Amino acid sequence: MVTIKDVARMAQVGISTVSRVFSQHPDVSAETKDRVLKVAKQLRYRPHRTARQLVTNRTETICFVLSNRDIASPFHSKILLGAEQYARSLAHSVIFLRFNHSPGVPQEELVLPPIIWERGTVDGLILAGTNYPNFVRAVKELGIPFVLFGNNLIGRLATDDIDSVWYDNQGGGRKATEYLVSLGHKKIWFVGDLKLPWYRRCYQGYVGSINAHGLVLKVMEPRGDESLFDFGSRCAAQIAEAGNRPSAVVAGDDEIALGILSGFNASGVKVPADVSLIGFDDIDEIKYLRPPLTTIRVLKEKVGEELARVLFERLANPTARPVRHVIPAELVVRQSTASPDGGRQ
Amino acid sequence: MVTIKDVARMAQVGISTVSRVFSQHPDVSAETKDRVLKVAKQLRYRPHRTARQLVTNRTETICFVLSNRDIASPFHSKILLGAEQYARSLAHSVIFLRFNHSPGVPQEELVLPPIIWERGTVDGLILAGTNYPNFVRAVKELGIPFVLFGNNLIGRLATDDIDSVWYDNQGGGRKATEYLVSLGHKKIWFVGDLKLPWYRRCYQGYVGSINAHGLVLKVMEPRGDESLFDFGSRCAAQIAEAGNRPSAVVAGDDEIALGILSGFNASGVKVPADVSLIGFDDIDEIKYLRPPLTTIRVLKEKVGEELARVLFERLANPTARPVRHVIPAELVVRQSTASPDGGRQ
DNA sequence: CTGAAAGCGCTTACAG
DNA sequence: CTGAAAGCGCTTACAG
Repeated sequence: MVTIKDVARMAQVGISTVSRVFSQHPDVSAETKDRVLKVAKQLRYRPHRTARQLVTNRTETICFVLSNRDIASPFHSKILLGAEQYARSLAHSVIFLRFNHSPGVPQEELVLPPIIWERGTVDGLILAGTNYPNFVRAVKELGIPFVLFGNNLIGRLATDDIDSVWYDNQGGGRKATEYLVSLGHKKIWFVGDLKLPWYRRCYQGYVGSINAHGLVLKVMEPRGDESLFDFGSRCAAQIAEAGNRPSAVVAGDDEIALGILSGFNASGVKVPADVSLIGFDDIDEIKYLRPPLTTIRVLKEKVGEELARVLFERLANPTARPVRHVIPAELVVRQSTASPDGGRQ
Repeated sequence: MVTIKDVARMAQVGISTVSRVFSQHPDVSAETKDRVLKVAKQLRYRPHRTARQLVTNRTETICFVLSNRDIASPFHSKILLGAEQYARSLAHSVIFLRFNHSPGVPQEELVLPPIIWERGTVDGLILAGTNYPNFVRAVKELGIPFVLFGNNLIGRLATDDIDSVWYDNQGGGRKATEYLVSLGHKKIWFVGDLKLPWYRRCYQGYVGSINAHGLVLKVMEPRGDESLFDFGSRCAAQIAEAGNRPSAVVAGDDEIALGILSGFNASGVKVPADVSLIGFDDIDEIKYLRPPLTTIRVLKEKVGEELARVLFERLANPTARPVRHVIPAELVVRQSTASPDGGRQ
């Protein structure tokens, strides 16, 4: 194992000089630098990162924490990709860590993973996935810089004294509803789980738009622990049988919309001829459907990038005021929406 | 910043003792251990990982390298999840790193990312994504333990002296074809890009099965740089117009199958009534299609788990013979396949 | 521009 | 069972 000492000896310089050469320090003569580099190459010297980290007290590594997601989530893997890309552009690495915690455990009793709890592992954290206040508070208590992906936070937690990045759930719900109204729809229902904050915010957007136009609210909620897809299918079946059927449905997310579409198909309800349908997220699955689903697009890579950007700003400026960054959600019109008279728009 | 020294002083022991307590060393009296632990807690002592790493020369971290994949790949993110899960069960962390390299760059000129090139960053590597021989050789040259995800390797490289994990492309192609034959199909075409090894292996399975049953081979290949989906659509259109239409199609992967299905829909060809269709990979998108696609399932999380397992075995036993682990691919029958007479099977 | 020396926070023989 | 000491491979004032 060749170290800085070996290079120094062979190049006939002190180890400080070798160190300066490798850390791009300007105060090294071109001549010396050349010689050191040549010797280093010849010796196949490779700097030891751990040793550097111990002195500088910087790991140049951040940790992407995915909380409480056991299954592969394409949504969150795109957030990870965005974060990794940004971190890499700043010569930082990303440790990917899954961490499950239940909301019921008191904050003091929460056993944090070593990567977070030990010092000198990472410079900061991105908290993604579904997080609960006990965990977020425990992290805050540690004093390690972090940024929270806000949308999937469940529970009561003041977020004004922490850095957070959100996509605009409420604005998305509003845009979806406004678009349906603009097509001429008067009876627009909402399908989602109001117990979960991200659906609730989307619902608030829906409510705002419905009220602004003097229309009537109607929401369908899940029962028991049915899957999102089954929830959607069941709602579709009910809607198909309903006497005063809506002409349009806003689904809380694309998975629910997938279930609704499947349920409508099974019941012979045509989308969009009989009922218009609009989803939320823009997951890849919905592009290949017939009809391709109109939805609210969340720029997932952008969310990841912003999470990383906010974290690095925090690292650069520990005393700055906490920020709350909201990324707009945009309408993507495909073919599951039409005017209520049946004419495609 | 409280260190081991502070704990030692306050607990009135030497730092060795504190170290032993935290590294679960057995030779510490229960009494001393209690006292140290109490003091540590009181002082909110958190061990410094970097310092430990410098001495032990172990980072307890592995790196998941995703080569040449710019877009979010659900396939590879599941492999990452499997690897992370296994690593975590062994108290190791996973650094996620994307690395793009072109096959044309000579091995010596390849600039490796610092995480790989520097010492003391990770104990070993998982090479996933699309890799080329120059990169794999450069990594091998470094002497860092690694395991290669074999299927997406492109180019000439002897893999018998390196650890690798594969899923059974060829067996999958064979199973798909055998199943169609068992349904009574006589005219079965293959759609895929034979320039890429993973399609080629699948094709070889197809060929084996076709030949064994004395049937006739027919393959359709992409032209130019059309996307997989467009490639599939185009082939479907051609098949729809063909005089002697096949009764079944084996697609090189699900994305191509998605295109084929879309093309058939556009041309009025019914699946499976007119033509049976079978894909490869079992990506999430195909479950919600009508008809849901019969496919060859690749257990992606399992691939990730095996990659990690093989790597950890290498770390534990550096001199063992290289292994080549192949994971079977299994048939998943859904509704895009039927007997050629049109009756669902 | 350069080098000797101190020090980062641990682990680990070694001696007791 | 316990502690003093050496050492892991670097960086960084400090002095020249």
